[in-house]
Amino acid sequence: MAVTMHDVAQRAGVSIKTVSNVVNGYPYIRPATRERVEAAIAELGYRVNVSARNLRTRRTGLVTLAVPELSLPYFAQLADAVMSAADAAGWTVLIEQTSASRERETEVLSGRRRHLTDGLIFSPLALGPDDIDLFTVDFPLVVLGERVFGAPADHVTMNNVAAAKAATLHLASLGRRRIAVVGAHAGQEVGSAALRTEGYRQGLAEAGLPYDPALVVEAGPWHRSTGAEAMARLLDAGVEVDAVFALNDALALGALHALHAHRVDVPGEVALMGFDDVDDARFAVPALSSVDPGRDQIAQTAVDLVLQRIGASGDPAPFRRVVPDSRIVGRESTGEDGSVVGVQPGGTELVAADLTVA
Amino acid sequence: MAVTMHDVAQRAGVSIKTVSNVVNGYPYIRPATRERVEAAIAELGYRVNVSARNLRTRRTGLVTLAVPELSLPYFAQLADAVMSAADAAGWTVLIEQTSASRERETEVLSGRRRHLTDGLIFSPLALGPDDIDLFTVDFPLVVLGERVFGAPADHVTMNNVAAAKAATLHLASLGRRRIAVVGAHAGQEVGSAALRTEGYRQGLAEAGLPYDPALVVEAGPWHRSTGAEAMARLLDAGVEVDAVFALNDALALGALHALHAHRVDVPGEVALMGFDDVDDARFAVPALSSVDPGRDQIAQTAVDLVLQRIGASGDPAPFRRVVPDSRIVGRESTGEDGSVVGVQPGGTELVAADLTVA
DNA sequence: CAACCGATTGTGATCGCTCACAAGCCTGTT
DNA sequence: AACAGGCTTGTGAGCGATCACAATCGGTTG
Repeated sequence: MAVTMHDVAQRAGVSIKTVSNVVNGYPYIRPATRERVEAAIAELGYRVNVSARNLRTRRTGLVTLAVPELSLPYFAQLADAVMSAADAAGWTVLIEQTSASRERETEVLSGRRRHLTDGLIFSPLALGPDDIDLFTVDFPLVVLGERVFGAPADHVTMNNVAAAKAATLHLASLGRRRIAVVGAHAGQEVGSAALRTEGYRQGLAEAGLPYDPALVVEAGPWHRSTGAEAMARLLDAGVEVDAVFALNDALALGALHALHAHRVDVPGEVALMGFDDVDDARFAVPALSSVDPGRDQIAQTAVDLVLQRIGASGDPAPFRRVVPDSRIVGRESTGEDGSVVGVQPGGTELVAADLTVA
Repeated sequence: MAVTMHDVAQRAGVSIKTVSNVVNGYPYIRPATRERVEAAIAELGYRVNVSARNLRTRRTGLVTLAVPELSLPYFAQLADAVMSAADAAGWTVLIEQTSASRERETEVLSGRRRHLTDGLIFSPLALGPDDIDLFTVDFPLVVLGERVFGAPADHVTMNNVAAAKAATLHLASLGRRRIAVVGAHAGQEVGSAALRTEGYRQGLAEAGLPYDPALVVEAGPWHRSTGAEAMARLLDAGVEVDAVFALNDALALGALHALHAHRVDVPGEVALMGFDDVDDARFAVPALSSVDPGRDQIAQTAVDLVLQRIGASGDPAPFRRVVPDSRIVGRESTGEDGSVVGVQPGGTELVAADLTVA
């Protein structure tokens, strides 16, 4: 049987409560007593029983991070950043993969594992605005991404439109005139695809370039394979192109693959820009220019927000919507040297909390 | 206050124990009773309190997976595979990142989070054979990788020597005569680097090629950046080379970057082969040939082993050492088309369990 | 016909910890 | 000298579930 507080207390000649006080860093303990208890703990190799503590305190010390897939570099890196931020605050992260399926995403909000943790940082990909009712929950929730706006929860999102616009303008400023976009989702009005495509249109407009539907290429799921296919389609169609804005880096890397297969020189013939600035971008061949959406800041903010909610009592604080700064990083694929060539500022806004009232 | 079993019992007009029986699938319950209880559960929205159950049963239903970094694609994909396997068995995975630091890796074996879960699947990168005492633990442990052999624990490892030898022979079979290896760790006798380098030497020998130290390039941590640097060093030194065997895919992708920067054609002038077969390999430019070490099988086996240990009682079972089959996948970077060009069989062996006796 | 057996349900203790509360102790103040 | 008030430690009651054990209910069995 494992060592308990009772054993430690006995050995140190104090009450169980004093051991608890020592373990939990209660300040009013005579130094001599504390030392005696600590010695007993060390001698017996005592470790607090987390289950018992959780039962009593109604806290688990865990926060769930739900993402589509860890094998997508963006989410792997986001998970890394979230874990680091939580760690620094003494919390532990439980990662859930949803495979971007409606069923799994719904389960994350109400399934059997929901009660394993004290809060949820959730990046939905399958659920959308029609499912907003599912987001009315009675636990601390922070929503990430651009699928669901207006949910009664804190929300950390990207500067999508402004960043995409800036990226497009940047390509134009390099003298490109036929700028294609890869990864559009026709007919959709929400989500990253819609927002970034909108930014692209705004960018074209501001640069005084015409909007040509032939330059807008669909790509359903944003994977390398779909990026490669989309790019190949564009090239095979014989459309004139001198730049490509891929709506994320996976698409961009796939597109790069297809450009290479078609013997198209990057950036000589076609300049290429991605979005997300995953680590891979820096080491692609050629190194990929991209939009850094402020991933670390997103992670840190999400952790801060969820921990604040968990720690909060009394009146519900207003829901916050936070947008980190984003940056454009120009690398070889646009004929640049890896420096930041533009910053789009983010910001924070508050939304009344009483949306939660049923 | 949350709904408890007591509330459900009252509502259904049964004892608390009967509710427990229903929740846990105990078979001897009259169907009518079961229905009444289930109805009460549904009406009240009851959910079992995991903390209370954990306290009583001394089980958490969680297993830790400790890896160096999720942002390394190999480990992200391993984590994905482990979570899927655990999920299928009704278990939940808690991921820990060690950053490959000795301190964090030691913590994984004995730190504050150890007691959060029922078992550990651990892929050490900083700890080595000298630390084997740390692996004598009193909880279910499965070791992954090639840093620590002979620990009193189950062990899933790769077919390193055989696979590296086969990869080298494969390059030779394509007519390459000056095969460099990137990622060696001089002086080390354990770990992936040593084993794969040994396989490389065996491959050279069997192909009848001379071993030339000038073709063995060091690269400390196996990242893209170090791979790129190592490759650049080799090229700048003017050593004659017509093939490169990078000891993992990250190194290979970095090397590819450097080859591109030096305007060396792949596979025309230099053929390139990696190790790990991460998703990135397939979409690199050109697509990267690699050794698939059987990642999914590793994950599934690790989960099976740790769950067996957790479920086991009584006599300790002998420790098992499992090696999945590995495969060589030839893609563009060796002038091939993406098919499997070789299989190296693995196997299982048993080690007496009484090594644990103190 | 009484003992007996398996199916079904209930009882009471307990897992290890923290919480609210209380009590003792010491200091300085009036 | 009495007392307020802050430090320091202890007491007893649960948190919500499961476990070992026991009790009940029918129907069998010898």
